[in-house]
Amino acid sequence: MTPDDFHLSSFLPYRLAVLSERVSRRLSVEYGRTHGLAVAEWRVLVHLLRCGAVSIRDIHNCVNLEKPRVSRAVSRLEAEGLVQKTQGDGDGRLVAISLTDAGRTALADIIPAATRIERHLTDAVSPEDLDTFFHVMERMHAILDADPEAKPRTVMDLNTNANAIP
Amino acid sequence: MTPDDFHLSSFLPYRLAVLSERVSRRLSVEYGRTHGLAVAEWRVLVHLLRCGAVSIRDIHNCVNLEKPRVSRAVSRLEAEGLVQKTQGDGDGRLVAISLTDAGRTALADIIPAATRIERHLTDAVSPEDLDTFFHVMERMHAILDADPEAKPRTVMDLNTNANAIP
DNA sequence: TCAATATCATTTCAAATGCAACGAGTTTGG
DNA sequence: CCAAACTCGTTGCATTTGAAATGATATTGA
Repeated sequence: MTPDDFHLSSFLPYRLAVLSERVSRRLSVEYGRTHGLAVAEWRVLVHLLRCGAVSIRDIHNCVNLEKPRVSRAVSRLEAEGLVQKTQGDGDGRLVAISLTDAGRTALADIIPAATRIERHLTDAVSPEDLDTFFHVMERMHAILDADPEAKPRTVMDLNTNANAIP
Repeated sequence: MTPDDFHLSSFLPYRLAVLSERVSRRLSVEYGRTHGLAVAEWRVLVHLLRCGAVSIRDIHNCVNLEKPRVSRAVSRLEAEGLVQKTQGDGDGRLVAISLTDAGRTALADIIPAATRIERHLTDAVSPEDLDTFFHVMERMHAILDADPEAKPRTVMDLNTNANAIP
């Protein structure tokens, strides 16, 4: 109603965007410098580590990336030998994407560094506060879930490789 | 060390990115549909409301956008008549950017809607939990402030129009 | 004073992005 | 059985993007 004292710096969406971008960038410095990866490639690799041979569509559903972006990220990863595409026996449309040994090696190198960065951030906060933090995030997701104007939430990769391609 | 049980869905940077993007998109649906604005334009407008006639550089410093992006956002806003560029009396390089009446009118329309969306999200959380939430965000910023690999934090627009162009 | 350096806004250019469309393959229903 | 409808992955295309270069103006320092 009184837009005069509307502060961008205290506006929740802005604050989220600023922190998120700062954290993401700090992380991408890590895997960018060491392995030339971008955020899309990083997410694909991590997803494959947990879910084995899966389709483009499955990755798209699990890592919050548009389908063309996944497709192109996979192409780049394949060109660098971190990932391989194989034709699944069943559905001829599906492309089974899986890690190569080089991909696993890269992850074994990056994941500890990524975890270190994450812990560096979370160690500054008490466990209770961190719990509350994630609880609040979850509540906001729930609100958006009930909002028809909001984009539906991505299926998380918590459930194991249920969509693996044989 | 044991990267086998590394979950993207429980990884802080990923979770932040997913929530942030979802919230931002929900918001941009609002000002996008009603006024054809994108996030950069929205931020510029809000900054101008508080800080009067300021330079591109100042906006860049305050709203977490790269300089070329600010420059282009201002051009679009000027083309739509929401903003005006005037040559400051002093430094000939500076361009003084300020809201037009139409710009103020647009903000008077958008800000209540934006505030409503924000409140919709925060109302689902107890005030104490919300305090903790922002406290945790601030702690993480502080950690990044001390990290030479992280991008320096943007000067917030909390301090009033100290950089106004006469 | 005036050359060297710095700052400001814009522009250039190559890469990334997202939507929509496409071709290939599969499922469905009559 | 087969045509319509659907799903999969990719690609075309227009737009956006950010880093670096540019041109214009200011400041510095010898």
